[in-house]
Amino acid sequence: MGKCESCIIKEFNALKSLTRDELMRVSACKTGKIYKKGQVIFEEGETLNGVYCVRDGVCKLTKLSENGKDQVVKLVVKGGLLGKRSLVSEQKTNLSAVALNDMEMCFIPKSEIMNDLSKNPKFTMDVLREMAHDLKESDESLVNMAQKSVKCRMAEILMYIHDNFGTDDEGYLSIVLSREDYASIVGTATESAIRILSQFKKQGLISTSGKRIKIEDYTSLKWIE
Amino acid sequence: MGKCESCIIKEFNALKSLTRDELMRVSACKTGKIYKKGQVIFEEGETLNGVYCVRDGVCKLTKLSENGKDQVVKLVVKGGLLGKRSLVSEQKTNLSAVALNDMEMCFIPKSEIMNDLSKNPKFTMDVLREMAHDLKESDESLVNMAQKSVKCRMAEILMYIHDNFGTDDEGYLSIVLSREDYASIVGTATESAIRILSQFKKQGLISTSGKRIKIEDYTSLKWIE
DNA sequence: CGAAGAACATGACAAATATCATATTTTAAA
DNA sequence: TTTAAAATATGATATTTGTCATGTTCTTCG
Repeated sequence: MGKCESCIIKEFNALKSLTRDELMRVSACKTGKIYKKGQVIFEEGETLNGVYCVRDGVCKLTKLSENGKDQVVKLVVKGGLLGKRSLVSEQKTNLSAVALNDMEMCFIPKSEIMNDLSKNPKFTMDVLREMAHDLKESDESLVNMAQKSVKCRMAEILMYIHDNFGTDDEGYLSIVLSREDYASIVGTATESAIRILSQFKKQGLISTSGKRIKIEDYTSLKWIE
Repeated sequence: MGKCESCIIKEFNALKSLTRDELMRVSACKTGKIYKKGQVIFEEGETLNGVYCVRDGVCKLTKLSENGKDQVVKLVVKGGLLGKRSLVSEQKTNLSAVALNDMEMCFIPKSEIMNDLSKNPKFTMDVLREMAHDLKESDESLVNMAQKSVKCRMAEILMYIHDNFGTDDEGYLSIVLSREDYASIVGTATESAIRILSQFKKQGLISTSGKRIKIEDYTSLKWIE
């Protein structure tokens, strides 16, 4: 396992604001973790005693609704930090994290990172900025959920994945989700999600190959309401 | 206008973590502002050059959806701080703030508060904790919006207002909202909101007097799905 | 390879919600 | 006080979305 000081991943998150000294201390106490597709990283209500830094793979953050269905709140890829909110508020985590494909992560114990949080203002401000960003995104999702149709939300998540996580060499979305996951992201029944994707396919907006989805007509997707 | 050092309001927000010295400086440069019911405090996209501390009254934070409807994201009462996110991320505000009744606020210029943010770790951590709390609430709203029926969301906002903002001496919810505001909170058409409240009234779950609403059967409200 | 289970797909119908029309009541302004 | 405008209320209807049933395709594992 590499050293944090020379790890490129940290450039994508608040850890970049740690000093070389702090990074070396973090590096010394971090542990590497591997998760297989579908594996639970942590579950809502658990006490997290540290944060996870995503080195590779994708996971979903979900929250269980009272009706028993999981709602995906956020997708996290390389560079993402899991468990920030829980760390800062010193509460149990309010979200579950599940690997969507094979993942490689580093786990940094709470004690170490809390120390940096209290002593390095630059780092604290960076965490603050990340949290502010998450809050903004969450508010935007809230408005979309409240005001837009399921069809529109589905079009948007396809574009979101395309724009933020990219495509593979054949042009398919690089994040591959089950229909159930799509349903859980846009907040609808699995059958409805399937129906909408089928409709998009018939209209030539997307094409599929197994579970993989390729956006064929981005512009038209944008105009769905 | 009073002095921040001796202001009781600050106990409800992160300002309580400022030292006496810092508070005196804040006090010296703050300005008092009065807003009438319905008045816009700031609008989505504006550059805020400070934060607002709510001394009295209630306001709603809204975001304009692409369909042209406003969505209420949060209600803020005495003790709340407006403009935190914008300040921290140094971006234009992503929300609008509108007074729901007559309000009294203090405005603290950005320069002053940013200085404290960078030099007082206790204060920074407190802001961080507040932001973490907002994020958690926003995620919860998102799940509710995605997974629960309009009727259920309406019942929940009534209970939320009851629990968090209390009732007047006659037992009516102390925050008085228009039906349109209710619609904009639960994310539905105004007519649907009106219909649901009428239904609640017929079922004896609530009673009304003008716009004022009194919860008559809290337990039954809780069981709505 | 073949069977079993999971994921995907689609039809039929039910329920929830939006929209449009039109009263009625309340509020605010002249 | 009167009157116009806004907010509330409710019916009729259309649209969206959910649910249940059933069939098909894909995957996985013995």
